[in-house]
Amino acid sequence: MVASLVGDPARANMLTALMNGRALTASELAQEAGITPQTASSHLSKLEAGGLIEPEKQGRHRYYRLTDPDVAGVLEGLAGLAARAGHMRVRTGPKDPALRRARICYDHLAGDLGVQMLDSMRERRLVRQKKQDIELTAEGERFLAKHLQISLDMLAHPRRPVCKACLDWSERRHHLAGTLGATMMQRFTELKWAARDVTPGSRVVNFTRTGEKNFAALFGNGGD
Amino acid sequence: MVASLVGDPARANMLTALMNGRALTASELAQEAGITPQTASSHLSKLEAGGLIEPEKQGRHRYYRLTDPDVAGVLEGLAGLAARAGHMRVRTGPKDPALRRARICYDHLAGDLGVQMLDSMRERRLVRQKKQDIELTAEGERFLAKHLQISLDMLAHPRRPVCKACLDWSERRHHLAGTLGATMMQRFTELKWAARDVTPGSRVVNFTRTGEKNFAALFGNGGD
DNA sequence: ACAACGCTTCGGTTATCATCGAAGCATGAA
DNA sequence: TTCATGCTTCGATGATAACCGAAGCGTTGT
Repeated sequence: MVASLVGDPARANMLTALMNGRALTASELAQEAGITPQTASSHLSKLEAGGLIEPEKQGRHRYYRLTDPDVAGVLEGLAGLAARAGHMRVRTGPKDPALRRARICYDHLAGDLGVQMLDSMRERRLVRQKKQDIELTAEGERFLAKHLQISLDMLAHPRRPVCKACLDWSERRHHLAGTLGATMMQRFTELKWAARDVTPGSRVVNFTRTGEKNFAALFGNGGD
Repeated sequence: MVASLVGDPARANMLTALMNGRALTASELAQEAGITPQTASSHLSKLEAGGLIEPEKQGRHRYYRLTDPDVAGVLEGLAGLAARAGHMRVRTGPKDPALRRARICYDHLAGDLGVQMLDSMRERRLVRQKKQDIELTAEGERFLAKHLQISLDMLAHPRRPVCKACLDWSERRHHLAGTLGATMMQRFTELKWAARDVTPGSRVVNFTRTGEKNFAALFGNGGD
């Protein structure tokens, strides 16, 4: 039964930690639940077998996310029922201050805006994503040429995929990496839409006023 | 946590047995779950404390129902999640053949049509129901006078409430009892809309063709 | 009044499962 | 290669809770 999976306190803590749609590593989920990694591993495999979460291997880490918005919906309903008969549990917000919004991940855009950009591109069918692999559609090709003056031959590069999904530590959701991700970030800089922070070593990306506006026009979110 | 309540197999069986909106006695729920009454009692008090079910005392029985359509919704969602990862449990339909539809409960109408009638009256604000108590509204008074030629003075009767909710064993939902319930049933008989079955001892109520049509016109269901 | 019935409460037994220590396997870095 | 890290598997321990028998309580019917 799937309800018994959610019933366990440790597993419930893990699931609520995943409720915001981000992915977390097994260790982090263990810490969220206040249990050791061994115990967490057992719980995670059960949750995966129950179809509530999906794993994604990245390096030697193992990220987990909720398989589906439906799962989040049921969990939310469950929390709603719990709310009116007793006390509900509250989730503390994240702790990072500024660079959640936009930063450099190697050479491409990460953070809130990076995730938002890929979300928007996926929703508009500019790209098609299957797990880790992202491919550019015909519409996407036209979009890039028209709005950002990026052509396909600019993207040709040996030994590096054009598109790639990258999972980063702040949003824990995918953003666009690969040659395309790097090229788009470079274009943003050239257009003076954004610039890396001046302080050495900082990975923060500052968007200009017009840059923010133009970015929103292209990849504006419909609420997230 | 509310999920742990649903997590237990015995309790899950009880809840799914209640999913159709009908109320069941503690003993029947015990049999549904395949446990003894003692164990069932423990489970039921926990479910009640969790706000998932509501009790209703009737004689020496104790009927339980889901507190809310929301509860049923969450349960349904839970079952949906379980359906795609594993096998879901199916619920066998009821076993009664004919008199589920309409029968005499003491002196008033019970069964499917009885429940449907009260539902319709409640929905049209002809009556207002608070738990067990039902009171006739002004619209209800006009409705009875116009369509069934029933006036309030016909209902006056010492030591018997005008309206009362009665829970019967086939539909396990409320139907209308009290003086009004009896008077309406009597009126149906006078109008040749319905008649008690001829076989002695039978409680079946047979509706005539025109009776069925007129009844549907007054209390037609909008899907239940 | 007494008996039958439905349900609850009280103890004690049993089983399931969460939990952690230690060892085993991967992947990435030096 | 060798080491470190992240995660999993194995085995044993422990606590939570489901379960039932027996007794108690309230209601209904005779």
